[in-house]
Amino acid sequence: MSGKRQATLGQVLPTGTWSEPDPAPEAAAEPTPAVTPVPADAEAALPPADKEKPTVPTPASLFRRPKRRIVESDDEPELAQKPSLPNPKAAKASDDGPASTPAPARADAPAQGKPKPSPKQAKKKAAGKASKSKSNEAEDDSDSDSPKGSSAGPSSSSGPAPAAQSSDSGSSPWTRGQPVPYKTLCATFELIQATTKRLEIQSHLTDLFRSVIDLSPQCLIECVYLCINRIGPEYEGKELGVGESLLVKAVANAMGRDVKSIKAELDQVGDLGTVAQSKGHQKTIFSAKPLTVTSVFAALKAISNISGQSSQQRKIDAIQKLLVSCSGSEAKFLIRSLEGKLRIGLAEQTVLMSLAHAAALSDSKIAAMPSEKRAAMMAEAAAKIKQVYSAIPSYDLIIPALLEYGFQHLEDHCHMTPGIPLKPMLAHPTKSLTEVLDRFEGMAFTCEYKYDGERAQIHKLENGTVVIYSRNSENLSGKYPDIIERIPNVPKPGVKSFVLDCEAVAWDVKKQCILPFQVLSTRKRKDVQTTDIQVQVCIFAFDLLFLNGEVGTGLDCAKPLITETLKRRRELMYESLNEIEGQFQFAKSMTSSNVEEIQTFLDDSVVGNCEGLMVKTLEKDSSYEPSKRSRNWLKVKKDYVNGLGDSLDLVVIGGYIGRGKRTGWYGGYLLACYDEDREEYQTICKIGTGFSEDQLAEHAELFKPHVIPGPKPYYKYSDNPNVRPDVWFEPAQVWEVKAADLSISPVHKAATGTIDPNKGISLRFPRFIRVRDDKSPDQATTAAQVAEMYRSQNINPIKGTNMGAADDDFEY
DNA sequence: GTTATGGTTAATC
DNA sequence: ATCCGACAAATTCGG
DNA sequence: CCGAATTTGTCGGATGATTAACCATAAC
Repeated sequence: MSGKRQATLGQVLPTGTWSEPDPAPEAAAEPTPAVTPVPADAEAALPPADKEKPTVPTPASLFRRPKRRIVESDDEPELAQKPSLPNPKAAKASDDGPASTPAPARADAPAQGKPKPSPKQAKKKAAGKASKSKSNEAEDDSDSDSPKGSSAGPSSSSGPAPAAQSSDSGSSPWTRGQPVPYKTLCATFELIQATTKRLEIQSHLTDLFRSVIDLSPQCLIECVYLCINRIGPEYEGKELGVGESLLVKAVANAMGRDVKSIKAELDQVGDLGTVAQSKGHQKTIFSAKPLTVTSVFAALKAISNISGQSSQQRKIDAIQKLLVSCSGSEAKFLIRSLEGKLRIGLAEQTVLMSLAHAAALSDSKIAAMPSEKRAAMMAEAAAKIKQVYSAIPSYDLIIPALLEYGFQHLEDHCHMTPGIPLKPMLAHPTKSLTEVLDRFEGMAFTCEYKYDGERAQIHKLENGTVVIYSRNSENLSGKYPDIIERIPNVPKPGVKSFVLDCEAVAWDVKKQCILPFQVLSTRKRKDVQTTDIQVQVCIFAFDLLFLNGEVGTGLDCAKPLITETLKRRRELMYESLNEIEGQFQFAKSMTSSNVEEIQTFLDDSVVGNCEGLMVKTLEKDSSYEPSKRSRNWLKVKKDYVNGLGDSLDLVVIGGYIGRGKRTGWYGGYLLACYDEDREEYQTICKIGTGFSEDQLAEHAELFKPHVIPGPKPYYKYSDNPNVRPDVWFEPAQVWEVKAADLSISPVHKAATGTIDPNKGISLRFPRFIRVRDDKSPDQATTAAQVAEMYRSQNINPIKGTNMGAADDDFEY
């Protein structure tokens, strides 16, 4: 089956051009892989990671699944094994005909070359040809197991001269200096997708990057962005403006099918990319120029720039045009890129590491080192890249510097710069104060209120400019002009610039108190004028990441503080800035290791409308370097604590067909509470997290006999397409669910008429806890109880929550 | 043409 | 946001 | 003291409610 591999991959190609005479185009356009570092020296090659794993072919193929399951299924197609979901839509659509035809895109991709395809699947695959191509050398077959073992680093990285192979279709050779063929990238994606081992993924990506650095370094940035699925630095705020709905239309157009049939197939296959790939069968126009990383990236940017009248249609057209040029697995990944999720098991951290390793190995001296030394250099490169990235997380800046100066001197050219947002430090959820004490035992630590607002990283530059970034590095300056105006009043004399980590919280100016998150979220987001702000905000600062003109030290040069201890950073923050009541305050904090004191502090925070506490070490491991440990802080919320928090027993009345990892099961369910007076079930939320895979499977099975064709007359629900379930159930089971809060809902119906005349109540952060077999549906939490829970959480009367009364609450 | 309504998307948590 | 699962890394255990 | 067993930490990807912005289209 893999004939081709041998021929092409086995040999060392001259650096330069690889084109490959490969015929077999028609054959279902097999993607082929791609990049292989060719071991130049005798080192002979640690064979690059080949993912030869003996894994059984994954059927649904496209998604990695727990090994356990794979094993079980062994030779049964996994799909078959999953309880098939009743799917009205699908059923219906099925007559559309085409749906069935496209044999599910045989993605075989991941399928290992491994033989052992299950019966049915086997045929498809076989036919499809699985040329599994691996990225290793010829003999890969034999050596199979990965050497990757230890640290030596991902195997593949060994050989010095990287080489790349274009894959099959002679249509896309990769020539030095020319743009990287998109097919090459996709081939790497296929390899990555075939495994769950991170080191292996890393090594495949390293191979690709090495080749790119060697052959077409100008494409490195684009490759990196495509790998992490972005079209530029986050702070530039570029968005594709393309969602599933548009994509489905585009795919339908491109394939000459109707939207309904595409949707039906999507439900069945669980991945729109796969659906689109099956287009491969209709073979694309010859004239279409092969896509390159550069052209695809440019196209994505172009799509993001489309706006205005008929922009939707223009986007669809643009996407369709791209799709038509796709062959092999390109369509699959292109669609997934547009969806914003590659779902390959690859994301930022892995990309960063691969980049570092590739950079190291692209240095011929390093590549030639004995493996131990080489591994050490790779580790050093990794550490440097991480460090630099935590100070200035911008590929636009790092990659050019990396290419020009190499990783050793990267830090001299890339350093923290006010105006460029840092990745925020995150917190790890903690179940109890006891757990906190355990973790931080023997270390100095401090507690702060966890405010319920929006993360805000405030940069004040020397030139007076103030910029605010969100948790995801989006520029919030247009949303908070009021904050920007007040910031100049904050620094003490001598403080010229700084970067602060804060939480922006909705603030009741009259009552001088904090308002709930739901109020904050109603703030306008774009081009806000200070004069017509409806929701005032108070900033609660809790960390200082950069300071110029350090008070008291006379220091005059720009000073990044991220490597300082929290203790020091906080001292500097207190020394350098002034609080302004109701506008700019420091997060309330307390340092103690006494459990009772901390417990009291926690209780107070909740009473004060906060979510709980953040707990942070003051000295040891207290630097602000997300790359070191992005979740180095702990958070304690009352709803994490067992037995505390809002827990409800709700009835399952509907299910949603799962996607990706959950293909073949329900990905989520619709829950309702019981209204005793009206004798009806009122929706309160959907739920999609908290269950193990086993439970997911059990649930799918259990509800099978309870599926009903339509909602019961005594179900109160919204017909909003986001709420209406794919499948309805009769009331059969009660689940215990936990939530952080209750909110007024625009779509759910629980307790409608009690808190708000027209709106129901819903849950914030709902998650599945367990099945309540001891309760029948009519013993579920009642609407009255829901209403009571809602009332009891507003200790501090908030006006904003009730939209009806919202009018009276602005002004001051 | 302008306005109201509805659907989609991306952003926050 | 919460949560789960696969890996990798770190730590402890047993001889 | 080393290798095996166990625990802890990282990372990636499923999924939640809610809102403003934007666009398409219907209503006027």
